[in-house]
Amino acid sequence: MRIVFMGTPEFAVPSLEALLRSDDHVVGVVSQPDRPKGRGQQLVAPPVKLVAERAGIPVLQPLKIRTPEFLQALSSWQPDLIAVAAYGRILHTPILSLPSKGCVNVHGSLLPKYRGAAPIQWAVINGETETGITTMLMDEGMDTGPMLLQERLEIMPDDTAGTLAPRLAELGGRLLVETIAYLKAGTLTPKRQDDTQATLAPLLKKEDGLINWTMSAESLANRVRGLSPWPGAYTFFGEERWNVWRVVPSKSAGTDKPGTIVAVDKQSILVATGEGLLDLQEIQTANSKRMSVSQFLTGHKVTAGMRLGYRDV
RNA sequence: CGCGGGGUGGAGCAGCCUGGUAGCUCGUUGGGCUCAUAACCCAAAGGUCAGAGGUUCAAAUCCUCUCCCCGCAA
Repeated sequence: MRIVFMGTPEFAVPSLEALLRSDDHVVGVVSQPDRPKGRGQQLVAPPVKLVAERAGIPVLQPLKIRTPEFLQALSSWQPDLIAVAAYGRILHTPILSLPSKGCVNVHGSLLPKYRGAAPIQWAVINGETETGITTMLMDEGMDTGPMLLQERLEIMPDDTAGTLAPRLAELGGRLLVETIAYLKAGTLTPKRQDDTQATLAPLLKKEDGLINWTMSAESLANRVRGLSPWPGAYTFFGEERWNVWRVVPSKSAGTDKPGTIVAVDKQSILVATGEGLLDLQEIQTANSKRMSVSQFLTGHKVTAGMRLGYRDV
């Protein structure tokens, strides 16, 4: 079968690689354009593009996909099926209807839960203990199409979005190949999503990382995990910004105002939240690397009573 | 040339503006105290101040260039 693969970030790479190992023929890859990234604002190619080029597969990186030119290019590859994993754009009908076997999407959640751009992060943020991969036939909605295969994956207590994503990505690759095999065999019955059970996992923004200390310690801990490594949870210590990478919630009740540092010892900084205390374990200040709080404290003065979360203390 | 910060014994930092004896909190090692200790007390080791060039009687400190790291922004 002739397959066109559409995907962009690291998450999509195992899917493409799984297809490359399969019996089917990946005839072309579509990825987002190279974007300026990093400090020097250098153009950086998306991971999927790099893998495709190494495999000697033609790559398209259209700025806009709703153009006759792109549709023309796509149809010239004569795909029987388009496989999509975290491409980053919504596909419209002219594309969706192009391949005879349709467009199959690999989504990082147990649909209909967590439809949208950041399913992995939101599952962790909400403290889920399991998530998974769903393959589906795409329609014009945001992850609303009929489901094909689904497999569950446990979220470990110390998982972050960053540690969970590679496992899901691998599972996604495996499930994609299985899905295509079943589709070819014609033994798969697409299953409608129960829209009443649907939840959304919208794209995260940098501002979503700002810690709201009035939340419970438990919720904040999940948030820190879900936002790691991007966009990262952060707060303010006076004018100084702290990225917060690892925390441990404790149930101890406190009467201090949320954001107040209630205790500092050699290895930890205990902060009052809306409910319970949060023990900061790994932080990062501007200009320096992540470090354990014990390391941080050897060179910085932090004492109980100081406040976090406000620029003007 | 997107903006900005940084590189100082093993770790984290101060000192730099206003050149002139290498400092702080830890760690390490040895000793002491203690029923005991990750606690406390005493002592010691450990640094060509990222690298190169320049200014100067004198450079961690001022100037130029190079390398590496980080935050913002994307």
